[in-house]
Amino acid sequence: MECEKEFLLNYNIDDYERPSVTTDVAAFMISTEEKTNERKAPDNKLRLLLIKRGGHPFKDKWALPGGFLQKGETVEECAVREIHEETNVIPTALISVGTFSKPGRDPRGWIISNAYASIITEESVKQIGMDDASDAQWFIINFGKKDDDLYYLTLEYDDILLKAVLAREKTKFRRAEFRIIDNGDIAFDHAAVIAESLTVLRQEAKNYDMIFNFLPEKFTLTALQKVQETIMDMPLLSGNFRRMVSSYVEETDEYVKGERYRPAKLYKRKNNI
Amino acid sequence: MECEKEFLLNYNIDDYERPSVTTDVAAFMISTEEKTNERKAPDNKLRLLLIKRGGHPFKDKWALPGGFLQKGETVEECAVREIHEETNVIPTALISVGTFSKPGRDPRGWIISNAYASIITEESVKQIGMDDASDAQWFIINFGKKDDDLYYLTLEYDDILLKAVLAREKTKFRRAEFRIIDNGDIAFDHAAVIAESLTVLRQEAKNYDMIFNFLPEKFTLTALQKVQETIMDMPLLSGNFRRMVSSYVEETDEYVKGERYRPAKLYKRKNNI
DNA sequence: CAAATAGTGTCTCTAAGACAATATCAC
DNA sequence: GTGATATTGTCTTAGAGACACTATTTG
Repeated sequence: MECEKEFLLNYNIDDYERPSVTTDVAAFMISTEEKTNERKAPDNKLRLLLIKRGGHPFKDKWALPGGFLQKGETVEECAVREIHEETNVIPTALISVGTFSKPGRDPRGWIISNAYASIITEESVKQIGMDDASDAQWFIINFGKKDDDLYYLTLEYDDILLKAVLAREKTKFRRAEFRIIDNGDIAFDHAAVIAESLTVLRQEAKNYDMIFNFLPEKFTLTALQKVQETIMDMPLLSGNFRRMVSSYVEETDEYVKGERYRPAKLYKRKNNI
Repeated sequence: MECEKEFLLNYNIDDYERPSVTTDVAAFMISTEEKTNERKAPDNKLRLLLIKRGGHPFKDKWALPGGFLQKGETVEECAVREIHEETNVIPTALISVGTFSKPGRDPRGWIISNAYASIITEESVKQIGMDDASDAQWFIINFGKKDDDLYYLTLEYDDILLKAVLAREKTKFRRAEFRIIDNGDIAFDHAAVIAESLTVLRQEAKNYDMIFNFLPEKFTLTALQKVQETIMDMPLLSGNFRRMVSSYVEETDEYVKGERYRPAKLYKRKNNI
């Protein structure tokens, strides 16, 4: 009987209705903010790229960049292509987040999405330049669990403030997933996709292997530590952080000069690990 | 321009060619083998469910169970449905492995697959009963890296022996993926899907959270340890293993009687963790 | 000098690996 | 008793967190 089923599937493949397949990409960047105090080092912010939708559904709402899978490309290639189309930049990292396929998640019809988190360096974004009037903007992202066990996601750019509320629930098979309580005017189910993406990003950051993608080839250990602190949203002790990443980096003989304080040595990522 | 693009996509969605979407499921089970020595405890084997294909392509080759996503279900539900159709059993765990979308991976056309690893208890398989003549069989799986840095996958059932060879390669974005060198007569790209699934399974097993799914509600710590050892393909020291899992389990007041040696206490999984 | 960041060393505690020792059954 | 598994305890070591201390710059 299984043979029959397979046989039929093989030869009547075009008779079956097929879903549209998209990728949604949470592109993260860490920005260096303006100094508030001339003597202090600048602050860092984790930022997420959102696109203002030009058409229905969710017209004028903000959404993750993404688009339909094209024939001849992998879903990873599709994700990179979408980010490149929006930003003119190739991301330095691409991390699989998961498949979103719940019926009804997209009012346009049967559409399943492969979600990815990606990383873009501040350096490359600055080279392109940010247009304040563009429909693509880098929102400051804040995300975490509060005392009420709910997760609060805020995305901030200029005077735009999006605030979503989510619950983390155990589904079948003891897997946890985010359920949107308030989408905070974020399009589709993207509040959940963003929450899941940042959760994956934070999980990966624990291995230190991925944080280098936020920085240029040469960097100071303090800058690297700030990346880690900004992603994880927690302070770290510099002595411990340096010990932890020591096996991942190698020294260069260059220094960052011109600051008010002791020059910092520049490091490179070690490849053979 | 982006607005226009989105707009067009919204309203001409049916004009775009869409891929077929399938799930492939690597269903794992741990079997208790016949005692070779009357005084020794029985051996355990990790087994994987394969289906002999009844039609082209890959007719008469062995493949992972799987099938096309149907409207109104999630990809997870599709995976569970496919396993249930093949085995008449609902798995106790379902773990996402990734999306396989490389063009040409399926000779039938543009087909992308969501791969899952799933776990089925030996108990439930025995209740259904295994038919030796069926086109669905549980193969003993062996997988690991040899000295030549290549990965060897062998699947064994009765006098059927499938031997695949794979390389683990860094792709773009520093991700590692398996490349099939010799598919060993396994259908499609399933040798790579199986390798990736077992890699994910072993990674997950390190957290102890998932290994309970191989056993019934009540189990001995020795049985649990054997599950871990069988998945990871390495011996463990019982004292250390017991310490490690102690926070995940709680005692019952029942014992396993009737063996030749000291009765073992039965444990239950602790839920509130 | 002060004030900031850059970088090093050390103490402690815990978790994990190795392994010894004891307990309890059937025969 | 023997021979197997079941269970507990202890020694050691590696790694991570906390924190003190030194170094180097500009003004």
